[in-house]
Amino acid sequence: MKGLTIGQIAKQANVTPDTIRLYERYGLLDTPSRSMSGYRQYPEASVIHLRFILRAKAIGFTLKEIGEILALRKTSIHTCDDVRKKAEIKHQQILGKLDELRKLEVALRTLIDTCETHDPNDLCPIITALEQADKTQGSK
Amino acid sequence: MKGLTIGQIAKQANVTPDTIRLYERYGLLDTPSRSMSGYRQYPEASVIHLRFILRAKAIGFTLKEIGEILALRKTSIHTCDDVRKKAEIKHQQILGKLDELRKLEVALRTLIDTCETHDPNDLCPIITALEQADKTQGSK
DNA sequence: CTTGACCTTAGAGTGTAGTCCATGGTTTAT
DNA sequence: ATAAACCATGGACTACACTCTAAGGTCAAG
Repeated sequence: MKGLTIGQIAKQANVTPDTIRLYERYGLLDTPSRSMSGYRQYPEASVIHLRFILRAKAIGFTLKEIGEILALRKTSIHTCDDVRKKAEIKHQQILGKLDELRKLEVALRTLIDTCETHDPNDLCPIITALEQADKTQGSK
Repeated sequence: MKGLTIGQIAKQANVTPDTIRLYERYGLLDTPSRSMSGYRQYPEASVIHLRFILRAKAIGFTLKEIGEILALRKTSIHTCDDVRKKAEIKHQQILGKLDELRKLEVALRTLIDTCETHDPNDLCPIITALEQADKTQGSK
C-alpha cells in the first residue's frame, strides 16, 4: 500500500474519514488513486491541502466558497485574468468580513467592559445595554 | 383589536411573521394573548424584546444561547456573572476568527499581487502562491 | 485462520435557522 | 358584498456541514 489511507490523513488533519469523503464529493479534494482493493491512496501533500481547507473553514468560509478558492488553482494559464478577478472578489469579501467582525468585536468588548465595572446592585449591564441599543440605535 | 398583530411587530423589527412564530416555539418570545378570532396580540414591549433577540443574534449568539440569556434574565440579578462569562467566551471566539481572517487576507492579497506581476511565459502563479500559504501559515 | 481494526458504498439522520405551502378563517377597504 | 390583505395551523422543504448506519470487503497480528 503506497500512500496514506483515509484514516491516516484524517488523523493527521484531525477530522474523520467521513469528512474527507464529503470534501471529495464536494470537489474540495481531488479524487485520489485507489489500491487494487479499492482503498483511497493519498500523497503526503493531501494533508497540507486538507489543512488549508480547515483553516479557511475556521474563519467562516463555506465549503462552497472554499471550493471556489481552490478552483482558482486548477484553472489554466489562459484564464489567468479571470482567476485573478475571482481572487480579487474573494479578497473584497474577506475585507468586508473583517470589517463586520471588527465591529462585532468592539460591540462585545464594550459590553463586557461595562459589565466588569458595574455595581452589583444594578441589573446586568449586558442585558440593559442590549435593550438600550434597541432604543439608541434605532430601527434596521 | 387591542395590541399589535404579528405582521405589525414583524414589520417594526424587520423580520417575517414566520420568524416570530419560530421564536415563540423556541421559547424566545412569550406566548402572546389572543383575540377572540385567535390572532396573536402583542404589547408594544414585544418589539423591544424582539430587537433584543436580533441584536444578540447579530453579535454572534445562537438562538439557543439567546434563550439561555433570556432565561437568566428572568431568574435573578445574581446570574450576571453567567451572562458575562458567555459574552467573554463569544468575545474570545471572535478574536480568534479575526486573527485567522487577517492571515487569510494576507495570503490572498499575496496571491493577487503575485498574479499581477507575473510573467506571461511562466505558469499561473496561483498554484505556488496557495501552496506557500499552506506552508507558511503552518499547522493547526 | 480467525479476530479486530480498518476500508468501501449508498443512504438516512442531525442541528441550525429559517422559509414556504396548503387550507381555511378574519379584517378592511372600496 | 366582495376582493385584497391579513391571520391561523401543521407540515414540508431548504442549505450547510457533517455524522451515523448497514452491509459488506480487506489487511495485519497472533
